[in-house]
Amino acid sequence: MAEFDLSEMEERWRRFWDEEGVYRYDPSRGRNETFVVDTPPPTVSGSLHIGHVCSFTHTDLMVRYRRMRGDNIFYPMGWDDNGLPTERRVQNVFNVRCDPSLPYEAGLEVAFGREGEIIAVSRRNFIELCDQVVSEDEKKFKDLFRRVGLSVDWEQTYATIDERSRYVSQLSFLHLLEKKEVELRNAPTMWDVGFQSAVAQAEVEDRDRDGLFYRIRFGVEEDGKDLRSDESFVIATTRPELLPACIAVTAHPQDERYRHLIGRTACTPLFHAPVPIIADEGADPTKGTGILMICTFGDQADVEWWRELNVPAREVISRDGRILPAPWGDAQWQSQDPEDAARNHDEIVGLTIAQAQRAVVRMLESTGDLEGEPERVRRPVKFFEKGERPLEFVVSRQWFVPVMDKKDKLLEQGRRIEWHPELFRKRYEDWVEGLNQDWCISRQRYFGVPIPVWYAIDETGAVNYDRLIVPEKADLPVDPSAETPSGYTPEQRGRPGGFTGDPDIFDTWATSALTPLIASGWPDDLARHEALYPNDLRPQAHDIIRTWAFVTITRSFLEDGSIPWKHAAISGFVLDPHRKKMSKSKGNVTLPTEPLDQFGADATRYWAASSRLGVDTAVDNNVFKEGKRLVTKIRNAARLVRGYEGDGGEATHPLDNALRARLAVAIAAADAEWESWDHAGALDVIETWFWSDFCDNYLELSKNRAYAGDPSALGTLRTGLDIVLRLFAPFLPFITDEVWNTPREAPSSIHNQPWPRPPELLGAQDNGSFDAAVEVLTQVRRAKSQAKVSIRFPVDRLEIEAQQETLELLEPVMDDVSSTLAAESFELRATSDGSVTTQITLGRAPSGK
RNA sequence: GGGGCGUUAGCUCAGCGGGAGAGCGCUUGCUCGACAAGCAAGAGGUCAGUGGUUCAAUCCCACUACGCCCCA
Repeated sequence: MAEFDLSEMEERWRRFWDEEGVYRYDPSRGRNETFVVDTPPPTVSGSLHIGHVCSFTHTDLMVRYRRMRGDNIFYPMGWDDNGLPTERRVQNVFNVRCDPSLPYEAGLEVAFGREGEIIAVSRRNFIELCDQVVSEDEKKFKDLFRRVGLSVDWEQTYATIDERSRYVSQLSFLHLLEKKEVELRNAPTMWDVGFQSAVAQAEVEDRDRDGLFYRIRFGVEEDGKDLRSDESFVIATTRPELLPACIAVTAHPQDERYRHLIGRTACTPLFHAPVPIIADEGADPTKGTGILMICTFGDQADVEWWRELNVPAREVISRDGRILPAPWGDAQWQSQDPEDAARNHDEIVGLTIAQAQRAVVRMLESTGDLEGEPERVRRPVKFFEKGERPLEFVVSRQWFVPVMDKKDKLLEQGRRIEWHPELFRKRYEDWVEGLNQDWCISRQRYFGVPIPVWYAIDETGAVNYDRLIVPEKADLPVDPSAETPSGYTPEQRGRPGGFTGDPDIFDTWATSALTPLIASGWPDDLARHEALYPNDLRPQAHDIIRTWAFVTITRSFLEDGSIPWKHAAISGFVLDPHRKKMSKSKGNVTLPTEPLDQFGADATRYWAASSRLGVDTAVDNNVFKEGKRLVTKIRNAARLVRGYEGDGGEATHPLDNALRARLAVAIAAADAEWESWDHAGALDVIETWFWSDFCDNYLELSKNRAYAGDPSALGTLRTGLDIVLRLFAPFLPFITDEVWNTPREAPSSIHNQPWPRPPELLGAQDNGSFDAAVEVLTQVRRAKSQAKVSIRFPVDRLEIEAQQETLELLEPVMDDVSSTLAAESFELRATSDGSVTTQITLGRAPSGK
């Protein structure tokens, strides 16, 4: 037959669905009949990959099933345009950098793909460029999702940078502020020296790096004498450049080697700083020499020791990752030889961390304080996930949401949610239990939701961070760097007695955490909010359990103690055909358009539907092909069924009843799979019934009667087709709507039809005749195949031996059986043997053969 | 180092206490009044290994090996 134009058909249905509002949310229906999805807003400044297609399809499958079950569907789409990925993309495509000190230039035009020198633009210009890029990306994303056939209500869209998201994000922050669930702290924070921004624990990853373990000799102070005594010990460290920031030395209290030192004072080499020697169980006796230096700050453990010691931090690393000067000899920088300390410190000021490390090592070598050759070690180093240089801990003023004191509550919230599959609850719990710092939500970036506070400037011109100026809720969203708080004039910005705006923005996750509230109309449209919240379903991939799932659960809990959704459905990753991770550098990426172009949307969805929740899936052309094959099969089967003429009627024939009964069983089995969130299982059940029972056997057995216009056969064929189309509709929305509407003058989408229920097949009984008939079919087909003749080759005589009960089932259906097998005559013989055996006498080949 | 998941036909995967399965690939045959993107038939597996529980184990338990993921 002629090649069917899939893309024409797909586009025709997409338009129809849009025009008819097939997927529109109905706000007049109540919460308990509404199924609400908290759609993952994809990061628009990347590209959608095949994994998105897979995971979004998983969501759409469940949505379409629930819609046909009668639920009012709320399926919005969000775009995550906020944040660093967009900034980076804008920098690259326009070749610009943001310089917040520059004034806004109205009407500035920068060409897309501009080359040449980098130009600096104001923050407002930069944000305009971000908006430009984002709107183009959103269009591309929407086109792709529509191609895949997602049944999103496109009137329910939001972007994490749009006005409503900024409003919700800022309002929620003010709520947290009122409840004291968010705090401004001037404290050591994980800091990316490349991006020069704070980062949160969720954005950090360990990367193995080679390093050197240096052994450095420390002196021990004796009787308050200034000079180093003969007594000494050796610490081991991978970060000798932090030596000037050393504030203490610690060993395990049970470690006999150092017990005699505890409580005394050590003296650092090069800087001659007296530091306490303390006992702490956190010191690992098996690591290095068992005694180590505590610096401000090498890692999180240092931060905690520093807090316990309650001494000022010695800050030696700047925000751009260079060594800061230090006033050796001052109160916080005590030294037994301030001049030598200052001299040594001068050697490293302004150097990068790596340069400073080499310089300190050289100096230690020359003073003889370095013991032996450094040991090579490979150890995990913390990086910002998007960063290229190791993280530092830098003291800065940041906004934190305290979570360390709420672990138990957050675990409890996780237990109130149903996770699919269940094992991902454990992932969430592991993350919560492993939290080691509060959630830092402020970022030193440009494109994002501004933190909605100003600070008063006192009469001396210093910013008073204790005097917050908070906007009126009615004024939200605000940009404190451009707008003036009430009670002040714009001229007072930055002046003594005036104000200054918080220059920072929220972490993207701080806004993404609110997607259920952004979509629900909270808190102004309470009727809508109550009809939509808590949501039913949060679909997402497992990689963002520690980020998106965690922050959403946290924010909902902090807002009103609620859980954001009842179910979390977690998709696996999509791997290349060899089960390797896809990456641009490996060149093994499958673009979503490849299967869509080659096999069509339904086939692409078939592939996605074949993978279960939580299970990683390989891209497999065979599965796309299988999907396309199924699409074709459905069209062909429908053509046969629709081609029969005559009126359908009640099922009176045993085979028709049996077929209907078997369909009822398949529906029940598919429902059971759906209810256990196994779309792949449901697809398998439906496909098997369709291909095997319906096509291979029933369509053949019923042909004789159907061509003769038997109402029982015609009714069953049409009911069977209509039902199986509905069963397939969530998986294959295009072809099923096409076939569903083929004979109809006024199209009406299958996707608004009710899900088939067994009552449609009420009274149908499978008395076993179908299985008996198929057994005969199979045996005769085998015999013909072995005789190497056509399946329609005439049979003169068909002899069947079986138990009397089986013969009684067969007899009433033998007209269908023998016509299917082209048997001229048949004979049934009773045996006591339980098995069925058949024998055929082949006739003559039809004329012309 | 801690935690989780997996190992079933050449490939991709179902099954999870009594019968070893699907699709693709392969072999053979078949243009039969929907479909050759099809139909029919067939070959192909000590269900990773070793112990244990059980009348019975691919399935439950323990250990081992290999692979993957999360966290440190």
